[in-house]
Amino acid sequence: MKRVTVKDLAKHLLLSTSTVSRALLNDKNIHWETKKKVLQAAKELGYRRNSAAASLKYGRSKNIGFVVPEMVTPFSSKVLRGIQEILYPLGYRVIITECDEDPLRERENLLLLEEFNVDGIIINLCDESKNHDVYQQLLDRGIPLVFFDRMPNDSLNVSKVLVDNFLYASAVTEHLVSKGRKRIAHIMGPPSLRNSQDRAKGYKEVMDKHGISDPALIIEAKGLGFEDGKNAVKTLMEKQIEFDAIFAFTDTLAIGAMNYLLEQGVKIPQEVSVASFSGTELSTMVYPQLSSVEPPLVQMGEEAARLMLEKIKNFDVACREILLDAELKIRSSSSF
Amino acid sequence: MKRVTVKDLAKHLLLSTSTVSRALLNDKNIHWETKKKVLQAAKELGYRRNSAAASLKYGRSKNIGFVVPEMVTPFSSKVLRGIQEILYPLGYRVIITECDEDPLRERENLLLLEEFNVDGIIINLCDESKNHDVYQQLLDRGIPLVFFDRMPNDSLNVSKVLVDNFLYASAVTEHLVSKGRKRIAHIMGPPSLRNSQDRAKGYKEVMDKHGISDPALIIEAKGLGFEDGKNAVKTLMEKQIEFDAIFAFTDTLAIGAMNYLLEQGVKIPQEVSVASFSGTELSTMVYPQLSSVEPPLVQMGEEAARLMLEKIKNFDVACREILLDAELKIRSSSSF
DNA sequence: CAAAATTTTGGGAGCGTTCCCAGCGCGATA
DNA sequence: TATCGCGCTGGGAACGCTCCCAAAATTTTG
Repeated sequence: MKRVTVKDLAKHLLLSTSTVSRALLNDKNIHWETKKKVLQAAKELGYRRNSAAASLKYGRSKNIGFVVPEMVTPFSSKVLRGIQEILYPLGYRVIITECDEDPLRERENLLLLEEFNVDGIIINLCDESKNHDVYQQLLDRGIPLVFFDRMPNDSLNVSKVLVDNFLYASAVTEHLVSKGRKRIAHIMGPPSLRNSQDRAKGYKEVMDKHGISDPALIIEAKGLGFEDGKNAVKTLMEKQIEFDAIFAFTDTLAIGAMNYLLEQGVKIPQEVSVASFSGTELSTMVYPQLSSVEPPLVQMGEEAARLMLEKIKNFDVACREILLDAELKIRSSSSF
Repeated sequence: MKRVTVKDLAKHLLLSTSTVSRALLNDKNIHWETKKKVLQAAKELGYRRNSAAASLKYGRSKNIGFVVPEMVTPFSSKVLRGIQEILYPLGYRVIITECDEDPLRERENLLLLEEFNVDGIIINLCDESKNHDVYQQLLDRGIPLVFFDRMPNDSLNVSKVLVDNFLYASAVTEHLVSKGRKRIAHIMGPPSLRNSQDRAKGYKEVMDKHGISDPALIIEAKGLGFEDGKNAVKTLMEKQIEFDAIFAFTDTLAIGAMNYLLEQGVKIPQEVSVASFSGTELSTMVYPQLSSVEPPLVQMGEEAARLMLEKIKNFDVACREILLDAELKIRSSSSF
């Protein structure tokens, strides 16, 4: 019933706790035979280290916090994969918290993670201008932060992993234009995210360049859900704004939009082409498959994890910003 | 830079650590004014409790482990929501681990969680016959387990939350039959899951009842991914097995199947109806929207969390098995 | 006003690890 | 033989917190 402790092992083997501990920690100052015996006994008695005690003593917990807006979409899950890929083998654990796009909840989660003694936090924030005091507080306490995908709006002493939103948004728009589309609507994300603004900027520049801009074509989604995408298109149609293509902030929005269009009997891509940004598996699961800019999510996680390890090793190492290449995947929703 | 501890607070306020601790823990044996002062100072100095130390002393960690095959699909995410809904307000944290449908990884995760001192583990297993020794070991150590959705094949002293697979599988099949379908194919899940078998049984019974059974119509998916669904249908078509409906083990499989059919120019639902089990948001995101048996996932999580709390309070309380009602959502993929 | 009851505070052990410091045995060197 | 170095082991403090026990301060009772 009770947990087996180092002390129990020591008593059982007639050794001191120090020696047992040394064996368990793979210390070199121990006879190989003793070590073998200890490991053997540990296995037999089912010893499991009490990481609370270890982390108390050691000062570090080997826990990394992961703070994301949501885990319902595969986006964060993929990033998490990458993170675990790197951190798992090194004995780190990842504690995941969702904030449901609510800055207040994000705040709570961050504080919880601090209490939890995490060695660092990898975060995709939900509002670029909120919670800066907490970020700073964590940094002041020596807890490194690594941001991915979405960035805080002013300069914090943190490392970052991101893709060039402007660049790829331009590319998507350019692609739609190249297919002969002129009335390209943009379902924009919340303005509290730089990503939204940057993607909108990329879109706008290309539209301007071709002289086909029209403010009426830009519609701001109320949120980031499937329904929000639906509603956005619905609004466009109700306002009788003509369009022959849609570029959506995320694939979830795009898919919502597509769904509404198909319900209305609109043909995709013949009548309306659709494309999005930050595509995930979802893009390939819908029909027609959705064209999208796909950031290398797993790699994003890996890089974030590596940056974190750097920071854990030495908190004062210079911050780095890693810009990843994304891929514009052209699928049936925009090619005909 | 350094963390503020109880001792620091005590020194600062000229009080004893006991008193400070009492204030922080909302103990009744303390003057309200002192308490106020302590809380005030704690806030000012930015005190955060060291949960490692607390859990070491207290013996409990207020951590619950969550072990699932994957988090890429919204299935587990929804359940997690329910769990957090209940546990969050009570000061519990949830540690999430994915095993990627790999029993070995599940094993590692379980052991990791034990080391982590979790007060209990809520689990959706990935192979009903593996890892029983670990389950038992955890139970022996007084760590309660609560299973949801997928169950271990023999009797462990655990609580469970599930839906009636047989019943609802029958219902789906019956629904397809009622639409005049006679060649209903079943994309079955891995036989290492009772769910697969039960759903297949439900399907089979209805098919038998109507005298339209044909073993050729049952195809076992290689895995549980989108591609596996595609491949299953591909195989069926390559084998020239005629079918006018598909009942798939999960929505991911169904969506893969739909995708392949649509690619082949098959009309859904006119030529082939599609329906699935354990549907999530995904079912409504595809076009045509997918008919599916939808278990109340959030509620499933809530019930699991409640069962867990019961067990944490008293490990020896009788185990309970909660059977939830699901809902057969008929959508366009099977109605015309 | 003393004694008892009650409220409020302080001292300090102990949770399970890790790790520094010291000690032991033993062979090599002087 | 005395000294040193080396490999290994044991003792015990410390991490930050909680909680038992006892002491002090305060109020109530006879």
